[in-house]
Amino acid sequence: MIITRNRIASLLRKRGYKITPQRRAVLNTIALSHDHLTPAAIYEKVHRENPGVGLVTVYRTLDLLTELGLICEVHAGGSCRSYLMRRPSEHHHHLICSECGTVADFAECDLNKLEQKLCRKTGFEINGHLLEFSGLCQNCRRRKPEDAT
Amino acid sequence: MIITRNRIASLLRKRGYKITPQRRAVLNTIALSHDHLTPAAIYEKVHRENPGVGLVTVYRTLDLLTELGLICEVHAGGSCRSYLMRRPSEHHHHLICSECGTVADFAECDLNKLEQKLCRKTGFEINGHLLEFSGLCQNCRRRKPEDAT
DNA sequence: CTGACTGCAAATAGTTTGCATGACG
DNA sequence: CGTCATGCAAACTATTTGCAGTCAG
Repeated sequence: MIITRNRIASLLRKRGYKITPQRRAVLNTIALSHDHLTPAAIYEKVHRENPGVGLVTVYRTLDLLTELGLICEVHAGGSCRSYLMRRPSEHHHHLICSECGTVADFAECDLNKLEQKLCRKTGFEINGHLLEFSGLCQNCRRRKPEDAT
Repeated sequence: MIITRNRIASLLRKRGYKITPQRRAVLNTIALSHDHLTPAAIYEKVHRENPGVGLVTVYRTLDLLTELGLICEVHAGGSCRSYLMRRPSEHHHHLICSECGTVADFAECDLNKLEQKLCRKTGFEINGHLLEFSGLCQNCRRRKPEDAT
């Protein structure tokens, strides 16, 4: 866990939010997973260990954590709204098979120059980006060998 | 309209799909808009001119057209599932303000090299990508002048 | 203590499915 | 004509909201 608990705790406190076991649990679950998790998946994991946590709380906590910038929303393939710990050191992106949903990760992305250019051009302050490739994975390519046009 | 109707018609026919006024209408609407449209927006537009078209048909047609590769799904900001005519010549991406939702477009994206590299590495056949930056637009920057950390 | 947080249940929004009718080819 | 497509209504799923009780600070 790269972002320390103390840091998180003080961030919450600073904004007037309380630190509750539920919030800890949600954050912990996301932090321990190196993958995206949908709200439902997070709920399931959290709930398994802390049966007292409801789905609603998961949603609310996700909103909160997103607002604080601790986690970020990811649009993985068909299912929108997955969440991921914000962990710049492990920045990565996805390649998603549109046929079977397989996801491959990759880390390379060289968008800084573009980012800077856009900042200058548009006046936006850019905090993040979402980059996703979609296509067919090896298996599905074989199975679906290019329609003749 | 860059992709000709005839081409589309023959594509549909080739796959055994019928060409119905509803499908024409949906496709037309998307083709004429240079922006993303949510299913609801498409329905609204289509329905205004062709009151005989139901929302369900819009959904079904969107699935069909996506499958045929004529349109593509876009994940714009919070609202998932917007659709866009597939028009490589007008390829563009978005910069979305996380505060107010303002969207700025940009066309620059130099992902071909990365794309090729990933193809080689992963064996995927890449058909498209999604690139989105998020941040604060000028107005919101002014209004929310950087929290002290 | 007090206000913020939680869980439940109900409300809402978005999307899909079943089925009888209608239209393309 | 047969088959696929449509429209309606109902079913589902995902998410949000209202409210009374609970808990962190």
